[in-house]
Amino acid sequence: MPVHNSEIAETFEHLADLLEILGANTFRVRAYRNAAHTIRDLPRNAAEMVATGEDLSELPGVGEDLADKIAEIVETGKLGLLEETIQKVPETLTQLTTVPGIGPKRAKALLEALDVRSLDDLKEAAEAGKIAGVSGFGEKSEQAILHELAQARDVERRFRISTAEDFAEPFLAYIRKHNNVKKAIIAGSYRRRKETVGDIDILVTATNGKEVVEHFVGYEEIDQIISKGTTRSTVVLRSELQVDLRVVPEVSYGAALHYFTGSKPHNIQVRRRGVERGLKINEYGVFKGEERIAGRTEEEVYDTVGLPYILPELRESRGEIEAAESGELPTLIQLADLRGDLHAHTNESDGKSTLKEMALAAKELGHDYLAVTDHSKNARIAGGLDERRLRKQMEEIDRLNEEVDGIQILKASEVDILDDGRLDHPDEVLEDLDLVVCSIHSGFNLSESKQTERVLRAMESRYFHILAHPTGRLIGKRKPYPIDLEKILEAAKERGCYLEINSTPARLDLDDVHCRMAKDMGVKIAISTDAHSTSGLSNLRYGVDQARRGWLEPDDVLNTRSWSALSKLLARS
DNA sequence: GCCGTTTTCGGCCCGACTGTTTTCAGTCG
Repeated sequence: MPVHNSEIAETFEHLADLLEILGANTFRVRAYRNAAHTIRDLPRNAAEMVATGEDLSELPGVGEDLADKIAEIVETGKLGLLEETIQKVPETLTQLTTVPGIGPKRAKALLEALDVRSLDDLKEAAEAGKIAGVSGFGEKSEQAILHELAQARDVERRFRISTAEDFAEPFLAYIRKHNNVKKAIIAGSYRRRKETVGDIDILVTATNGKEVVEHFVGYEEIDQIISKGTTRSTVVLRSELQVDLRVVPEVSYGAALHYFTGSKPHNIQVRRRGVERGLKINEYGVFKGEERIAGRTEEEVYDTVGLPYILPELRESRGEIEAAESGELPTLIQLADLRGDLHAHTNESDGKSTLKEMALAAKELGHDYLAVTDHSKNARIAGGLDERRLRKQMEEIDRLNEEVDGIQILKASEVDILDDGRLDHPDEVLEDLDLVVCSIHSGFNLSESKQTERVLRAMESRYFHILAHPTGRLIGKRKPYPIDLEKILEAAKERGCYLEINSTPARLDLDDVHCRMAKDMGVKIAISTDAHSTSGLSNLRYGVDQARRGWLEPDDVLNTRSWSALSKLLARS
């Protein structure tokens, strides 16, 4: 059973959590977390690197010791040090640190004073009134713990970016109404356009922080006020979305925006460059001794550490600092670069809108072309089209293209990849289509090797153009099915096939890391909506966000091209 | 445990808020 990067990362994270509780050197703990971050985002399979004898200590944050530990995990499926550590501290003790207000120190204190080993133990102790007696805790702490436990709030809950937008944008508009507020912007992972966000970070510039905080906590959607000071505050909305506010003076805007946008590892890298140059960088500015030398804009902050401006989507500590230093930052794709949409449904299968409605809506968005890709017959629940109905739709598209100017409708299909890797339409139909989008809608529980083989076989068809939603995941609902994307990408490169970023906010499939992998391997990507109604066509921006996080440039994306240029690229021998 | 144009030891990003404390540790972002 091959070990995945995420498993190695989780092993290190788990060990870091336990070591932290044991009071280990914080820098040692951080080293495990840094390595976990590196491995998690690695655009290669660490297990394969071990197998081929590559030197993992070349990786950032991975030295001799951790390289050996990675090899141990890959070869044995476990880590001896983690097993030993679990002997010293209950494995479930880390559950306690998921309760807001309880960190590693207090978790350990509770273990030692009351033998609290799990969330259940914690609840019992709190209800029995034993917590308040523990040194460092008091009446308020006990009440706070009881309150948190009663909330049963899923602390790990993350919101899809589109959902977060629905709650965050009205709140931001409310904040802007206060006449003391000059600038107000949402920073954090939201600004980095991450596919999910854990909370919302709002940055405000104002002369009187206290007034702004008062206004902030007066928002009608607030369920709970966690903290409230003169420059910062944290609340939880009724939607369970946590929102942090930070108020800084105007001269600190750039430094605060940089600090508050993150990511944390990116910030640490930037600050370290500051330290190397004798500078201190915090949310108020860049300081040389007592003197503020920069901080009004983010550009200024980067400039003081010898870097050009780095776009928020790139700030994940995935090599962007090094790329910036050597002048090799990508020119990221923008929504306006896209000239059409290559995946959309009509009411002929499971869409809501008619062919003509979809065509007119795409034209309205400024598209030059729209591929109509209704399902094939295997997708019965989705009302998939058999050959006869598809032929009929193709004729309708011909008629529509005569009738409507300013948009070209492409004859296409989203063809099921059957369990054995065959495509769900005969070649005689496929050869008459402008575009063939292929995807998996059944048999999610095949083994990784079988699933991979299935797609590789499908790609042998000369009519196979684009692999849609390549991992089948639904964010927060369904994990990706096991599939070896590195092999798929190799085959795609070899055979002239392409992969999709599905822009549906619940999918965003490929994800950012695999987009980057595709780019590095020279496989171009289609950014498509998979719209099932006219309104779904405007989801393209979420796909663009994901593409930008994957470092994609206009040339890396299929549908930045005119249809005549794109059709040449699609022609296979 | 990592790392190096202040290198093989001695550093390692930085500050606000809370609660339990009498000056600060713990937590969080």
